[in-house]
Amino acid sequence: MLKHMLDQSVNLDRTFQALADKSRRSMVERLTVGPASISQLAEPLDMSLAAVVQHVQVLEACGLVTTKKVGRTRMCRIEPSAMTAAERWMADRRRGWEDRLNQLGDVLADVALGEEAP
Amino acid sequence: MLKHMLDQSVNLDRTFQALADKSRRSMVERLTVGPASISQLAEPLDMSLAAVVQHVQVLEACGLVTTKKVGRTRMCRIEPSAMTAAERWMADRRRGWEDRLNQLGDVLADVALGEEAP
DNA sequence: ACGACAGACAAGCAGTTACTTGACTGTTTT
DNA sequence: AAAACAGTCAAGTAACTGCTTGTCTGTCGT
Repeated sequence: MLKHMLDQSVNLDRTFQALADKSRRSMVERLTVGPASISQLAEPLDMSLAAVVQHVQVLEACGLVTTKKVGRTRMCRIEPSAMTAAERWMADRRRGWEDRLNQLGDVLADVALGEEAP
Repeated sequence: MLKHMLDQSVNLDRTFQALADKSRRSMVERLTVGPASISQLAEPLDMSLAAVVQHVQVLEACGLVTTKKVGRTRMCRIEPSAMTAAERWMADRRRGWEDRLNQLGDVLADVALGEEAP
């Protein structure tokens, strides 16, 4: 249950990292429409097939995409659930400040440190 | 309005990249409670002050954090609005498949490709 | 069976990231 | 004024990224 939190953190690392790339995001967008092969993903992307495969591997490593070989093509599809951890982390932070004493905390800190004025 | 979309993309890159690091995420979590100085951020983190400064710079570059020097200390606080772009991107993708023809699309693709069965 | 296709695998490479240390600059404290 | 404090800046480094090319393995159409 402690290990769980570490794994969780590692997975957030991987998910955010995966999404921190325009090409990878565009693949996810493409897959939102429906499953696609590696070469279909590659088509609009101006890079080698091998590069696309590597990107897909990154997306697989964080669980955002699952693949399955069918004949000589590899079909890829998104795994919606893989994004919830990242979404939740963001939502939690947002609640953390929007709800709570953030305005209050800021004001107090500003006063205490003499915000803008001598 | 075309350039806008590119900037947007670059900013998503930076935001996701910023969040793809446990130390940086923990700083954001800490700042959710309220503003903090560099050394306060550094305290639980087992790395040099200089390293923490560099992390803060990354968070500043994507707008997630703003800082202001007060005397010899630099106070940091979160900028809630900076996360909305990333949140929206995820929410949009989620809608993209959950709502729409995803189940349908998957089923059709499976049938067309002979899912699991010869 | 043959060549073309879709991808797999490995090595290599330029650029970036996440640190470090050490010397330096302002700011408080005493 | 001197010492301690909170950062700052510049190099340097080891590991990681995002590609490439070339070779090799299966699969499909003919």
